[in-house]
Amino acid sequence: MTYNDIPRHLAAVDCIIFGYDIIDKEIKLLLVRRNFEPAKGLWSLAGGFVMDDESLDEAASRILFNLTGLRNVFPEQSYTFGNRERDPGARVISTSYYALIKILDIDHSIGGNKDAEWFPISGLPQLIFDHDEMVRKALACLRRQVKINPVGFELLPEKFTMVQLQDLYEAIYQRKIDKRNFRKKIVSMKLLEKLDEKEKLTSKKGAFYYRFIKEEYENQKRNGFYFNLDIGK
Amino acid sequence: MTYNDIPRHLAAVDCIIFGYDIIDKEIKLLLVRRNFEPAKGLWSLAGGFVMDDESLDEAASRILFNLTGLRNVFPEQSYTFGNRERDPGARVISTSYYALIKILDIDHSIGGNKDAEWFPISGLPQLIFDHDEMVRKALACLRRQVKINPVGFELLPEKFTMVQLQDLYEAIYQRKIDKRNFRKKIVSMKLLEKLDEKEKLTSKKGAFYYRFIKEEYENQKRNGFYFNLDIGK
DNA sequence: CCAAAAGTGTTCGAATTACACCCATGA
DNA sequence: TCATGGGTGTAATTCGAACACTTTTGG
Repeated sequence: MTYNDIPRHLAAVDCIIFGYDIIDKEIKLLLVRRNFEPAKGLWSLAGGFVMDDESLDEAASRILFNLTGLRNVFPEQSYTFGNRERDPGARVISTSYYALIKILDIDHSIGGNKDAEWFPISGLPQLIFDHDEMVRKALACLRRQVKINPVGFELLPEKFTMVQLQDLYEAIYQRKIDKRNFRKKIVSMKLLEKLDEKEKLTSKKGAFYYRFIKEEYENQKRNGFYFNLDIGK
Repeated sequence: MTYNDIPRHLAAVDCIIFGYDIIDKEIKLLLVRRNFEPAKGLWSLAGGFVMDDESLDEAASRILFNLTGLRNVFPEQSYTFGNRERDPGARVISTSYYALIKILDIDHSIGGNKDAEWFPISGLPQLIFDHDEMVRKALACLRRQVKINPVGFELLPEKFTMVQLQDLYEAIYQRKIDKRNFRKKIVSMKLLEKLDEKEKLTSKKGAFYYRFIKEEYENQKRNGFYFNLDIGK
């Protein structure tokens, strides 16, 4: 047996790019209009093929960077889709990655780009191939992750209010959460620093800003404390 | 842009085959001795390349069947490994799958096979390439799954005792569990049927056999009850 | 002064944990 | 009869869930 007789396949990476719209209080996906056949003109995830000189992870980072200009976001692998007929143009084995980004970090850079657009997950357009299943699986990953890792903060600005944080979790879980219980739990983690500054756009009283203390999280992790934000019903 | 200029890659599947040794009370892996270069002669996961006429899932099932003769076990995808240099022989993108099987279902068929052998996860031989990382990731998947799905029963014979079930969970979690609390929780799920028969090999008194009632599990799932066997410390 | 959003504690029930002795039987 | 492993219940605690009013301030 040698490696020569073995069939080779196109390997692709598709990125589910999650953002959180702090105004609409909705999780959104950054989609692109596909500019080549098959399915040209339809909306799709940001994707591309894996080249010879890059790993899967590197391909995912490249695709993310090309669309968003962000370099310090590291996509997480979700699942690999390998049905024979999933892409009618050719057999393509595609690995999906998801990334969490702050919408404000990039909305200027894609502002003029008519081929990229944010869509709320509850109102996605029709997607090509099996991209809708990729989205479903990535959402499941996100919901699982968000319970055991402080990834929610990657979707929010540096400074955020408790109300915004809770709105985010409600958007992810698709469920109303009790305000007092939520704040109690968050505060008990001691991972947030309350700033002196207030956000005063959405109320007259104003809401204090908080900041996620990443160093404290790393510290707790080293000491064997695990993040847990399971808001079970 | 056309699909013609794009580099194509070898796509492989590697299977982490979990078994549970009811005597040693250990989770084991079925490994094979690799019979081609590179790394010929070393132990490795059961693997193979993805052919043109099969999906990734089908490739995993085929590889599992070729080694074990089992048809009604469906491997679950774990993770895809795509570093450029992971296989020194050629660039191979490999998706790992894990499967849970009953050791007794197959130990006769691999009994004479000197190129396949069960190893306890705590005493694995050196594995080729990044197969040790595949094992780590699959174990993490298994530990996560076992909390929310009744997959443990796939590792046990049809009839098993409470002690055996508890030993299994202790082997998976690598932690001692309180006997009374464990049984209380198991019984409260109402997913087990107590049989009249006793296992009398390991004690004079004998231990009652139980059977997992799959239909009842399906029934509960339909009614919105979720399996949960989280033995948090 | 009032509308609108932020912020704050307590109580109750359920679930989890810790813990120690009796039972059945083959050798 | 005794050594061995199987089987059982209760009390203490913790954790999650439910729930309503006060505060601030810009208009």
